[in-house]
Amino acid sequence: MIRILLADDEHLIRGALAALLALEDDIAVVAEAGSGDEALAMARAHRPDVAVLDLRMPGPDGVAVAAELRETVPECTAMIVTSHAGAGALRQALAAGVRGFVPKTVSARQLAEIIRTVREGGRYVDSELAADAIAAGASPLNARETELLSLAADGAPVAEIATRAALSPGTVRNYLSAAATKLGAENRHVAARVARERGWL
Amino acid sequence: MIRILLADDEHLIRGALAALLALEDDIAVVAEAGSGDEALAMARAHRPDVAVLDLRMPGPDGVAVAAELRETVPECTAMIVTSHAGAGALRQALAAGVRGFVPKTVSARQLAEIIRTVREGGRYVDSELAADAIAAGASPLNARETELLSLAADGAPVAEIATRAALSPGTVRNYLSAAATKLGAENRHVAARVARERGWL
DNA sequence: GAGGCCGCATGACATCTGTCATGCGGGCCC
DNA sequence: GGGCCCGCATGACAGATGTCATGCGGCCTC
Repeated sequence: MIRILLADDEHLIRGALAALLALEDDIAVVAEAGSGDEALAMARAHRPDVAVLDLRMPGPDGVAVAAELRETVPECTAMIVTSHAGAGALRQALAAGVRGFVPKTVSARQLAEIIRTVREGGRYVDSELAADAIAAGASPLNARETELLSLAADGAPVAEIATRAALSPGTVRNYLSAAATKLGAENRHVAARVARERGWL
Repeated sequence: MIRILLADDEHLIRGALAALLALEDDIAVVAEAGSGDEALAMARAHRPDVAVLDLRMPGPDGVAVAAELRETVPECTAMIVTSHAGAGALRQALAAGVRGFVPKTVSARQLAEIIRTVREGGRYVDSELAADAIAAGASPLNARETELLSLAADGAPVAEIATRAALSPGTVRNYLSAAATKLGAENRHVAARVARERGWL
C-alpha cells in the first residue's frame, strides 16, 4: 500500500484527487494539506511514501517543499502536479530532487500509474514539458550574468542592482549587456523575460 | 434541470467537476470542452444554460469565450472558475459580462450553489478577490496612458511603442512618464508591472 | 617567472529614457 | 467672436543605459 500526502490549495481539486486516488487498491491518501507549511507539517507527522505537491501554494511552493522534504523526511518521494508550468519550473523542480512532474491535464488513472512508478524509484516527466526544456537547452549565461539578470527582472534601475550585488554600476551594465546579447534581446528587460520563460533564472 | 457546459483543459479537474456536479439533482453536464475553441463550438451545438469556464485555456481564454458567448448564445450565462487569479482578471471578466467568478478553492457543493444563483440571474464574486479589486480601486490612468503602458509591458523600447501607436517618441515618453508618476514607479517597466497586478491594463 | 586566460572594474561615447516647458487645436461658456 | 480650459503633441535637456575598448590583478600552465 502506497501512503500519499496530497498538497494543493484548491479544495475542489484536492478533494477530487483524493476521491479518485482512493479508487486505486494500492494507494491510500493519509494526509492532505492546503499550503506549503501545512504540507511540511503533515509530512513530518505522517511520513508518507509519496508527496503529491501542487506547484503554486500559499507559503512555500511545491519545489521549496520538495527540497525541504529531502532533508527532513528523506524516505518520502516528492512529485509535482501543476496547472500551467513552463520549462523553468520543471528545471527547478528536478534540481530540487523531485521525481515526477506532471501537468493537471493527465487523467486520474495515469496519475496513479505515475505515483507507482515514482514509488518504485523511477522518474516521470511530462513529455511535452520535457521537450520544451530540451528545446530551450542549457543556459548560455554564466553565474554572474544569471544573478544580475534575476536582480534586474523586476525592472529595477542599474544603480539599485549594483548596490544589491555589491558591484560597480559599470560592471553591472557590462554583464547585463553581455546577457542581453547572448539572448538576442534588445535590452535587459526583455532579456530577463526571455531568460525566465526558458527557465534560466 | 440546469444544463451545464464545462470547459477546462485539465482533464483531471474537468472530470472531477463533472462527477461532483452530477451528484446534484438539478444539474446536468451536457457538454465538456478542453479548449476555448471547443467551448465555443460546444456552446453553439448544445446551447447550455450555464457555461463554467476555466480562465486559462488553449486558444481563447475564459473571458474571451464569455464575451463571444454573449453574442452568439445570449441565453447562456457565463461564469469563470480559475486557479490563481488576481483583481485584474476579475475586472476584465466582469466587463465581458461574466456573472460568476470563483477560485478553485471552493468546494463542489458551493460551486453547485453558485451555479444555481447565477442561473437565476444573480451574480457571485469571490469575496477575497472582490476585496482585492476594491482595494486596488479604479485606474488612475487615462485611455492613452493605459494603451501605451500595455504596449510597454513586454519591455519594448520607446521607439517601437511609438511606431505601433503611430505617435512621436516624445509623446510616448510623456504619457509613460505620467503613468509612472501616477503609479509611484521609477520607470515604465515597474509601472507596467504594478498596473498589471492591479488589473489596470 | 613568462605568458596567457578570466573575472572584475573603469572610462568614453552614442543612444535611450524621463522630465519639463511649451505649442496647437477643439470644445465650452459668456 | 473672444476668452478660457483641456487633451494631445512636440522639442530641449539632463540623467540613465548600452556598447566598446582598455586596464588591473589573480590564477593556471608551461
